[in-house]
Amino acid sequence: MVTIKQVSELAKVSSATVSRVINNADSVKLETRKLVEAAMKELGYRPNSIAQSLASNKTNTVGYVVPQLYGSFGIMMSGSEEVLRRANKHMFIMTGHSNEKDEKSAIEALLMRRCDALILHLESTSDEYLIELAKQKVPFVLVNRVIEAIEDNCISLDNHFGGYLASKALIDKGHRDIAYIAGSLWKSDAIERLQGHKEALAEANIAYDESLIYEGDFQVHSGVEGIETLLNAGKKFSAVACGNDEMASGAIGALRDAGLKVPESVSVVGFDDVEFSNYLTPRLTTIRYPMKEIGQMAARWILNRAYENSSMQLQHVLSPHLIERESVCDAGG
Amino acid sequence: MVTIKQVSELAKVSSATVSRVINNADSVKLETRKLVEAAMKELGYRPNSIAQSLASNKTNTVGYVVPQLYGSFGIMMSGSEEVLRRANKHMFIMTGHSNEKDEKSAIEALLMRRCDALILHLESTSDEYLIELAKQKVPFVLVNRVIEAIEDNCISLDNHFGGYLASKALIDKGHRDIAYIAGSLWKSDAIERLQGHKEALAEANIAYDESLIYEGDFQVHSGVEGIETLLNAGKKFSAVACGNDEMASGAIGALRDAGLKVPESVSVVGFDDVEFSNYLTPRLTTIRYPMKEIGQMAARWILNRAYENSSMQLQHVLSPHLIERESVCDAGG
DNA sequence: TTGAAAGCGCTAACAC
DNA sequence: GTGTTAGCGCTTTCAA
Repeated sequence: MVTIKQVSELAKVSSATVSRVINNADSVKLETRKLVEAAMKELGYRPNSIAQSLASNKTNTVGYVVPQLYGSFGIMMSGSEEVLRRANKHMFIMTGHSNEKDEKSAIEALLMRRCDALILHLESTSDEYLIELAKQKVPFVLVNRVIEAIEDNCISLDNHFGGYLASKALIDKGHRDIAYIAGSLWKSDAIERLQGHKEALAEANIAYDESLIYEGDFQVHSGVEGIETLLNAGKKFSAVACGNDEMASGAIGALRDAGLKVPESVSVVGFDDVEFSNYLTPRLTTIRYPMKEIGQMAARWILNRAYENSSMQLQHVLSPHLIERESVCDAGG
Repeated sequence: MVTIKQVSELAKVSSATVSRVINNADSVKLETRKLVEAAMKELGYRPNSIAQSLASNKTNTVGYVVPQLYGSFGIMMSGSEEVLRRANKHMFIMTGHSNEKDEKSAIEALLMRRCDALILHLESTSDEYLIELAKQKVPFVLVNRVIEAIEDNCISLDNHFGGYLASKALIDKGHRDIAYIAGSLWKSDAIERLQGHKEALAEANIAYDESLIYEGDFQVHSGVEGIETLLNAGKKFSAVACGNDEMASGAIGALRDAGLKVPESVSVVGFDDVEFSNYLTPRLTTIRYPMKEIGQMAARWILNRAYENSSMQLQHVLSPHLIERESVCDAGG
């Protein structure tokens, strides 16, 4: 590997000057700069960013912990990547595998690499740990989660509003007997979405009927179980709102198996708008989770806090919105 | 940030000794080690891996260029990540956005960071550039692509065999009038898959009928166009093989719109086995692209070539296999 | 506008 | 087993 020293010798200048042209310092005479650039080109010089980082004490990279490298969170990462790239920052991505040990070791590794800042998409790390982390000097933003003590570090979705929107879409079509298949109710997003549902009912003066609620676990299978349970219990409903698209997909299948047409007999709304929701039959009406926007917002936060780019407009809670497709129709067919 | 020096002072040893315990050198007396570890803990010491890399001339990280951070390639990355992580290596992921400029600048950035090796999933970079790159000292493996001149660096899928398997699955069910919706035929994988199709026909003594072939572009819409075109031309066929799942999904929709039942009237096979193929109605029978395995293999290659771990079994061309679901049935219903 | 030189935090001989 | 010391390739004062 050719070094700055070799370049400086070829160009007959000091290595400090070479460094200056590398970093586009203004104070280099055009003539000198040309000389140096020629030398760099001739030698095929490539600055060693490891050495740059060590000397300058900044890496120009932000660490990103994601639960998995596949799945819909990729969109969020790409949102971040897009805005960081525009600012000439790079992302060092590590996976947390939804378990505390890996999440912590990922954070640890990123700190060792002296990332300038972190974007954390965690699922198992405790609030305490993060509150502690916030006391250290490395800025980080928490994505998809809110911890009140460090609220400013959090970027999240308004799940309550999303739940409200989903049920309201049904109500607006005249539905009044609405079943609800919830996600795991020990998870805050599942709870909030359900509360949104209740709010929509209340607003429309529809009595809340607990027996129309089924607690699933966000997996496809619990969607089918939900429908089967409700049907076996003899419940009447013309629509079902689901805590996410996976369960909605299960619900649609179960409804079809039970001889009920979607949406003519029963309307179905999902939540998240993951890729396959557009491939279901019927194409799923759902609530769009603004993945990309959240990723972008996280990156903006970083640019703002860690790289003092104050031109960034920040927003901590993002709103979902309704995507109307084919799985909902007027009550009564 | 606390440094090795501070630790060494607290522990009353030299920084060399601290370095030895960090790196688990055997030659440290247990007693000394304890002392050092206590000091590290007390100070909350975290080794600076930037400095480690500079001094040792290795980063323990492999650069990974992926077309996008979302979509099915995530599975491939996670395959690589899994095996690298087990070897205590990290991945620095960058995106190429399927265009030459970004791909090259991603590679460049990874080289500047002195990655020990690279895994390249490229879509636009020329063979020449890569052949040139191979002459430099940084080992890299090309994923999903084969360049004869540097064949050893390539890990790819046997697309021909996949195409063969897909059509054979149809033939085995008694189909003889088989339409084919191909991907963009300037892409090698599309060509190879089509050739596999032809081979299956030949093997079964079915005359190849060019008019049963439609050239799509790997997008959903070209699947529907393919079916419409074939139907409008009055073609008869009891089955359709598609160059990928997206087109298969389009085809199924178009068939349904035309009043044809899948699979009773027309069977459909896809290719890739992407996530949504399992959510289609009917669930798609398809050829499984071994994403994860390819990613794992790439990582093994790296471990073998860049980190001299010779225990790795290498394989350059991986085989797809048939996933039987619900979109194919016997000819004649 | 440029050069000299002191680090950045660590590793790796080499010596003891 | 442990310490000394010279770098690793760059940035960044400080002078000139």
